[in-house]
Amino acid sequence: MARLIPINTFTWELPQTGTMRVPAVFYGDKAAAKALEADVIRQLANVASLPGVVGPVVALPDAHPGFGFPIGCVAAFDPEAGGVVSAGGVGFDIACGVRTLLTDLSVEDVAPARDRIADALFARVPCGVGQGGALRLSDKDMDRMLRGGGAWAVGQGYGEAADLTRCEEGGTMAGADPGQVSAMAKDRQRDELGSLGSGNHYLEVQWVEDILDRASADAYGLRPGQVVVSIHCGSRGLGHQVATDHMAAMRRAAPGHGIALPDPDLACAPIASAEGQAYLGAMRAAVNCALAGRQVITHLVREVFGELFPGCRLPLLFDVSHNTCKAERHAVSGRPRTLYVHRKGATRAYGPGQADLPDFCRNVGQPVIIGGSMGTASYVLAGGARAGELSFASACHGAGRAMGRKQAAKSFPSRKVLAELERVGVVLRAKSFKGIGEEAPGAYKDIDAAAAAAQALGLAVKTARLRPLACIKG
DNA sequence: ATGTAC
Repeated sequence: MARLIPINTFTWELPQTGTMRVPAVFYGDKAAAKALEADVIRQLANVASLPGVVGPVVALPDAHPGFGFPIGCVAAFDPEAGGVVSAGGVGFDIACGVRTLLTDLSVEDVAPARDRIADALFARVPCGVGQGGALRLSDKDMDRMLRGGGAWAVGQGYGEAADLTRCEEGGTMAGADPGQVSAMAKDRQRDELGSLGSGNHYLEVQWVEDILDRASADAYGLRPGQVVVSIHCGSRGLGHQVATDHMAAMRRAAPGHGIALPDPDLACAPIASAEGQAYLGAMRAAVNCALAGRQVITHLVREVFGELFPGCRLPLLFDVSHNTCKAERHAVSGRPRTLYVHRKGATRAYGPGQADLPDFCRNVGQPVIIGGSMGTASYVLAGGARAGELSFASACHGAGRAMGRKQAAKSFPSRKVLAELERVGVVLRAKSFKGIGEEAPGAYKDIDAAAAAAQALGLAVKTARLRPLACIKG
């Protein structure tokens, strides 16, 4: 088994050996490096062996084993060097992500009402496995939604035009091809749009416990004691089915492309190939599905807050996706190139001065939202000055699981987790009782350490630390 | 993550 070599306090290299075409790197503190699962190291070596990979393959502080690729992984491929796109490199929950809404309410106003708020949100926002969503789409509307994403949702009356400037891609991922999304994928989504889902997805009412960087906090409109609302969800059944369908197609086509897969879960296809283009068109449609879904939920949250706090406005701070593949310009050996950057459990973290950022954050870097587990802290950070050179402009996305769901359910009985949340003053409403144990804070790695490592490396600057008041889960 | 399982 290959081993990590310490480079500096927060950088660990997996040197290029065997079939690896490039080295891999892990960014994190010593405790995280020691705790890094052998499976992650094996998966990094596999990813670094794929055709057209541009080094290094990056594992972020919250990395843990995933399907083929680790979660918390960034891998870039050069289409002009035989580079590939991999469905496993994006993951099953395509464009799973987080958006944070601001309020003009303070924690003192909201804390006493948190039970009422939690009940109202739980009643209004559909969540849970297989739960129907807020609307049902015809075939025509389905294709329009898959092409238009957040912009489509705003056009349907869910949210406001200003929301779109606060989303990556302006709320619409270009290049979506609904024709590459199977009938089964569309069927699974038919009445699921605007639902939260289950697992680690949540809707959380939070407050700003601490401002850690004045410049970015001012640019983002964050202040101490302020109440915010974060929505964490993805592309539901549609994204899952897109991943399933195209993984199978890529696996079948791999031998024809002369690709020997180190692991069948790494199924991939050359970017220019029919299978590669088909997946990219379908994946982009799934990104739009996730953006539309978060936009619909945003509208529902605003309705609830408008009823409980008349006159209250909830402008969108920003929306980030954690599971994507995007064509971006990056310097390779000093030369700008277009690379297909896979981020799986990783957030884009464009730093200060990046030309394609919206006005409000161009000077300080884009908001990087790191979602915690229920009952623990979350962070807003700003894209860092060194992210471009170190991590293809990426930062970590959360705490990262420390153990699988089965082990978590065994280690943390739901009853005890509920009691502990009550003790720290967090109201929880969950569809699945069993899920509470699986999602116990103890099943996750240390989010403070992940944020600190990201800051120490210059991947991102900590803007604000958030604490939960109420959490809605599937 | 997921109509929790080819």
